[in-house]
Amino acid sequence: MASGTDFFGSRKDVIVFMAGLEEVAKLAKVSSATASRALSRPDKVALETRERVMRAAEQLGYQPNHLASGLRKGKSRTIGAIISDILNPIQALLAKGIQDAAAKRDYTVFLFNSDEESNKERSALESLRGHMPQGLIVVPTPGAKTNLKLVHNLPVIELDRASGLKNAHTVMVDNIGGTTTAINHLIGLGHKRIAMIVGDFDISTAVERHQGYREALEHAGIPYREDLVLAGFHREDGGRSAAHKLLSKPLKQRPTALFVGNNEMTIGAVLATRALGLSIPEDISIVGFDDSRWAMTMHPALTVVSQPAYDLGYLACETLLGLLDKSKATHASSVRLATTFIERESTAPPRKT
Amino acid sequence: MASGTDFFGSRKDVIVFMAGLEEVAKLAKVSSATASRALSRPDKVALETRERVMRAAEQLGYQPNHLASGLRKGKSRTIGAIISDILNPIQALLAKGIQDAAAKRDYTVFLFNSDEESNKERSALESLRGHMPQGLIVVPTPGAKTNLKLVHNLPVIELDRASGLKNAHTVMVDNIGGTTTAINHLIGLGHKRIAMIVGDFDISTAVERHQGYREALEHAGIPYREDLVLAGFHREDGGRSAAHKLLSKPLKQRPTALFVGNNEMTIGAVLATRALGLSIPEDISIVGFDDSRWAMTMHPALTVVSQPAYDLGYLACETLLGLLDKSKATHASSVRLATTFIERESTAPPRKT
DNA sequence: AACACCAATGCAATCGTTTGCAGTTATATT
DNA sequence: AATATAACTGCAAACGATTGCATTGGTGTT
Repeated sequence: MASGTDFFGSRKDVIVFMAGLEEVAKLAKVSSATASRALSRPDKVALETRERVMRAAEQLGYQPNHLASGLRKGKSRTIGAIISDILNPIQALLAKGIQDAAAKRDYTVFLFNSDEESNKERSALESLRGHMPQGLIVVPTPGAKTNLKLVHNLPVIELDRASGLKNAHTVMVDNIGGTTTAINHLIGLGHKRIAMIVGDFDISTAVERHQGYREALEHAGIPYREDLVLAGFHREDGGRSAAHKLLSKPLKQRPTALFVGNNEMTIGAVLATRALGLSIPEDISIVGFDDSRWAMTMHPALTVVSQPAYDLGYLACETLLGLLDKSKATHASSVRLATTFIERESTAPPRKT
Repeated sequence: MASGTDFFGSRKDVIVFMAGLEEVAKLAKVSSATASRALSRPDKVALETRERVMRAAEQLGYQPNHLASGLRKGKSRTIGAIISDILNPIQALLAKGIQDAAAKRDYTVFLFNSDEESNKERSALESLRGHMPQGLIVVPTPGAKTNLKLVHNLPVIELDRASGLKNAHTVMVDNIGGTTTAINHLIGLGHKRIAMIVGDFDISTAVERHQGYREALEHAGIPYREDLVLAGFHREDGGRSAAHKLLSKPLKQRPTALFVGNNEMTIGAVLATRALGLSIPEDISIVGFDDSRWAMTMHPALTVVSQPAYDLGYLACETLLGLLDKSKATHASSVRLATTFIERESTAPPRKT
């Protein structure tokens, strides 16, 4: 503005140059202190000055450096999130919920995958630490109880399952309730031999779902039979071989209904069923835990217990950010969201024999 | 504070306290400068001193503060990644590839979703900027060409598709080759009326796949018919209605084979086919672009053109990090990975009439 | 007119690391 | 033995934004 061909004259330069607060201040003819205040505490600076600064900032395309302000303020405006497997649609939904909630409050999230391995979880935590996140959301692996000591001074929300750490904030679904609804549905159809494929008992969801199964049976006066409960280790293969074993029993002992503890195992179980030439639901009724695109569109469409995964992630993040505001140490909170039972075509009364 | 029963209890303090380099230095009886060198440029410091420092660091659980070192060095050791939709399994694979490659080189990634919306991409870029990422990997939306100006000074890799920006580094698959293989397969089976459901032409993958389709037909001497090419807008619904329209034609004009431009639209197309009571592959052969869990396990299993999505993401990240090392401005590189044609059960010769 | 008060601004220290420079020794060279 | 050379180490200044404190000048009160 002074001369015709001033330093920033050619326009492009203005853009290429990464303007800092100092430059903005110079252009607005104030100190960097005032420039800072003009942008982040408007009430502390005269209206006219503020506008001058804002115009300068705009003009230079100023963007505050979060590293610098984070360092100075001790607040990075980032949080960490460790999910177990981004390839699992449920977990992807969790991640999305987390990110959306964070974005709404202007936080940025560092997302990691643990792949269900404790040591990956550990190294994720190590990477994370240095970036000074203000909080952490984690879908804990079995090793979380020790791993989380690495970040003991950080507010943590446990998502989807509990590590067993006392004093932890948790956001989970009502696994027991969801499961009993499913089992009751099967019982209501007349099933007596209801099998279950469970996950690992070192993951809380598996034990809760198993407990729901057991309770529902007992409540209906149906004896719990160990031979009808097989481990599927959370993965497709496990589900397949467990189902294969279950469905290869002689007809009189073969279960007429099957409840499967998560989505991956359910895929395996369905595939095993098809491979054995059994038809769903005529020969065997199947209910899975977790809904998915696949469950909706497979034939016959699968009856499932559905989790509000997006909401779960969103809520976990909101809870965490809420914690950060009020520095008052809120004591451990534990949120449970309800599941939804979706009846489709994979369940029917048992075949009369 | 004052009283004996201090709030933090006794022992915990040692741990709760976030040790900085200063403390480490003090404990090792050296200056913080030496401590810093001992940890990050071991050759610059005497063996004995170094060990003393490392022991001190270990003992205090020292973790360098990336905000501070990033600020000082001008290198944050982070990169940004914007994918279009984390819920799409292909994109989730991209994300995973990116993260794994980044982790291997000790970079951390800020992951964002654009949901295919240009303005979300824009705000992701705005959030990102302040965190001083050293590079960016982006699955560009149609608005990327302008949005990316926000970060013009940042090395950028365009992944999966090209924004049209010249001088851009791109990592994509051979869409044309993948498509022609698929179409040739159908032609080889004897199909003449081959339809295609395409995406939006403002996304480069859609135009390339369409081009591949067209070229393959021409090469075989089959005339290109506009009425056999419908837009599906990349989503399930679009695929469903396009397929519905195509398959409702009178038998003589109805296509005997259908090529669908991406995974989402393929789901819609298959559902529409089922709804019309047509059977695959007897009434209609279908080939989809993108493999997925769903495509593998649906019945009949879907024949697809499969992309190496994980490798794509991994490679994009390696390329980016490579760029960062050699500050020499490498000129635009363009990598194309091959697709794989997977023949399953959804294609067969056309029905004799 | 004298005083208190408040709004607006700038100065300079600070956050935790890194690094150029200079100072101190010990080792090698002639 | 004198000096060049190298190996360590510490001092202090950065990086960019924020903020306690001091300064200035204006307004209001009595």
